[in-house]
Amino acid sequence: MSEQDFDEQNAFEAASGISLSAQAMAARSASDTSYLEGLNPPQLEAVKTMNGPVLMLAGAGTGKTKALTARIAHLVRTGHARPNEILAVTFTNKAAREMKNRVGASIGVAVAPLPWLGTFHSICVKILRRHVELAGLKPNFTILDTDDQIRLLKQIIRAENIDEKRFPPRLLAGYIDSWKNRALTPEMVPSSEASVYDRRGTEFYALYQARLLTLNAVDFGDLLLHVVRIFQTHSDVLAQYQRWFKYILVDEYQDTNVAQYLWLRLLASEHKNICCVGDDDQSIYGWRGAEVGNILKFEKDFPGAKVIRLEQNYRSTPHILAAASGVIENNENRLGKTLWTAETEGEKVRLIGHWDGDEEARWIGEEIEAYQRGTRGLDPVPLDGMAILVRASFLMRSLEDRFLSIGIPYRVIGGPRFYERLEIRDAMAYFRVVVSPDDGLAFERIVNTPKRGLGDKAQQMINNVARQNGVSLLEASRIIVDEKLLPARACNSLGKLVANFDRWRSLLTAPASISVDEQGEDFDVIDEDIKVVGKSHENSSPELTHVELAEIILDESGYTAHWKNDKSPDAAGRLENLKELVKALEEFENFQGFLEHISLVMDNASDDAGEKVSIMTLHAAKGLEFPCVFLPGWEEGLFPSQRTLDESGLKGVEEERRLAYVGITRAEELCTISFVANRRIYNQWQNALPSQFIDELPPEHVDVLTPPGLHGGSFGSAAPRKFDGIMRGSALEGRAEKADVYNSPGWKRMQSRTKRPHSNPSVARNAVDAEVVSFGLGDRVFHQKFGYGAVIEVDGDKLSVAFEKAGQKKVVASYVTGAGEVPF
DNA sequence: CCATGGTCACTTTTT
DNA sequence: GTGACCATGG
Repeated sequence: MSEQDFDEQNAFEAASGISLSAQAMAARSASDTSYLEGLNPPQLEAVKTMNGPVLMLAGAGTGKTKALTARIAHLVRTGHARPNEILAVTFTNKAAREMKNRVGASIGVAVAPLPWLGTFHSICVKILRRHVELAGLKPNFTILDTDDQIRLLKQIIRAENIDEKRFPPRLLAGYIDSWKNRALTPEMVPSSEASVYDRRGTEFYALYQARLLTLNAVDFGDLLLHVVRIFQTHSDVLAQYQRWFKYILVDEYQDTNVAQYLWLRLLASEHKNICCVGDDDQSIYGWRGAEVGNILKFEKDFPGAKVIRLEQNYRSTPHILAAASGVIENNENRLGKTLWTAETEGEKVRLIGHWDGDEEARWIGEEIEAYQRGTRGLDPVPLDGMAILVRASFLMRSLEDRFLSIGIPYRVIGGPRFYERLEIRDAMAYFRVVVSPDDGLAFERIVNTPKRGLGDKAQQMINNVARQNGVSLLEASRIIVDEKLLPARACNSLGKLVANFDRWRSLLTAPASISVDEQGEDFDVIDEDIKVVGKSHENSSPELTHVELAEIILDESGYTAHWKNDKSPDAAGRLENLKELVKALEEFENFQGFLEHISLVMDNASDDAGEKVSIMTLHAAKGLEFPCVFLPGWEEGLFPSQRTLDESGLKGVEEERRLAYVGITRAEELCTISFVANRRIYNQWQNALPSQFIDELPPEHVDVLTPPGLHGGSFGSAAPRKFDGIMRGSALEGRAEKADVYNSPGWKRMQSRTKRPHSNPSVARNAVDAEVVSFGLGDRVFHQKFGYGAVIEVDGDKLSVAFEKAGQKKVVASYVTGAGEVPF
């Protein structure tokens, strides 16, 4: 099958004319190098060094996307590669879209379809679809999202009589994900991690994988894992792709995990024309398996690599840049770059403390209105030039409340996604069962939605029959109906459902065996060919588009009626969403492509136009920029997040610091950092100290604002005095010896906090109680100062630990935390 | 079989 | 405060 594909690919090369036009274009416009205009020398070098490995270290705001797109344009224009011989991977769909647009703008959309530009995951799906059988899957496999994943794990766990309270499915999901991030199949998981999850982690991992295969499904991690495994075990397949991808470009290289790294290395080993772009200071996805190490060791992995640093910043004012540098300098593990700017003007970074979160929100609201009008001699800033970046999404609520009450239009970026909504997932479950009957998870979801009188009893029966006969839930249902294994009422109901699915499937025009994604311009030529073949099959089918079929399904299943009869206030909105879903379906040629798009690509429809302030998390803000940025919630325990500190210690602090760096560098002109003395978390008031990162801001670039008592707000007399104390203790004093981080108040606070974890019961409970269980020999532990190590002797509450970096030490048990039950 | 009410745990960050 | 989950009663 794959051979055939490549024949088609070759046939295409010869016949399609695109390659000709590309060459013609290269010849015609070889002199047209407008895309090179405005590039600075290092950027130019990054564009023109086409052969061999290149590492582009691009600091925030240094024009890396510009360089990257120019590089693609240059490769095509100079005839080094046809667009479909370039593999360009990004992490987000947004980045992929932007790059596609920008390349299109510089060399023309029509001639540069760039079929292999996309996210790691979408490209992997594309590859996997062409070699499904090598992964033991059927062509119409489904992609499970996190929700389905947890659901499935829960089933497995329940069947094995595990205490769900002590070992929640989420925890297991975390381990499995992290194994997959490292490209480890169950048998490859090192024995040192065997004790995980009641010592049955890998066992469950294997069970889970087996279940996935019978469901003909994959999860996100599998997309990469399967492809890597195929490459590793089928050198002929690998060789074909190696030959095909003459040039490889990788965006945000600092975010790659081990599996992605292996994937890239396998693909690049033939031509070795790999260009990775990244910034170690912006690595903020370590918790998700990203390995900063990948970027740090690039030169070793690709000998002879050319390293190019982009250090001129075109985004921010000198004060903002200096503030960001001042913070990030406190990290030890970095390649080191010195950002500079030709700008000279600009406002200092502003710092302000507030009494509580509501006060902070109120103040930000006022500032936004002031900026919008134009204040203190500044030009007015439009609302969509302003953004509020928070560490955790629960901080958004007080802001939203405030903005709603004073009427500031805002948009939340990265909230709950469209396809995560209940009604969308339900509807999609129907489609899934129609498209791939083996998808038991989808079937389970909608057997009784809307209510069909098929409750626990009936569902148990279906499950049992399925297991006994080794068939799908749908088939099991058929058996139950035939043999009348349930009460007549239930059988009747179930029979109707099964009949419905049969009929719907018969109405499905595109044969299920044609497994091609149908994403319009995302298509690659090979798929185009197959599509034509598919079309010829269709002619015998009755004329009925998948859109019409979708309407029929939602209608006949009673699902639409279910919401129409629902009297709850949001029912109308849900019906709207369903309409939108059907409308979105029009853009695709069949269900398959649509389902794939939904699970992989569909991001928030946040592009509702209009002048609005943006609210988002710091993570969501990476890659964006705004004239005016607010950074609230800089408090110890929140930012840096206590949880990260507990889980990852010093390494975690550094990642949080990079997050701070990302936040500050989003700002072009104006940047305001704030913190509060009292924060309400879970409806509980907690007093908070300013973040240690505030201590790290260089005072000469910071304006400390007067606490808002003077603005005429309603304050108790004690409040401003209290801020005063906090401010002096953190931002104003403490600056004497800037280099000495360890003497800064923030550091001391952190130390005392970690040494006496019980001092903060509500936060510490989880971490501490888990650790009360005494350590055993060989346990992997983390110590705040010595790092990771293994327990080699236990003497009461004293442990001898062999630390990886610091050697053997005796420590008190309460000073270390277990590193085994924590997702690494 | 289904609806209701009470309890609990929970909040990072996402392809 | 909220949402998920479970136990109870109709």
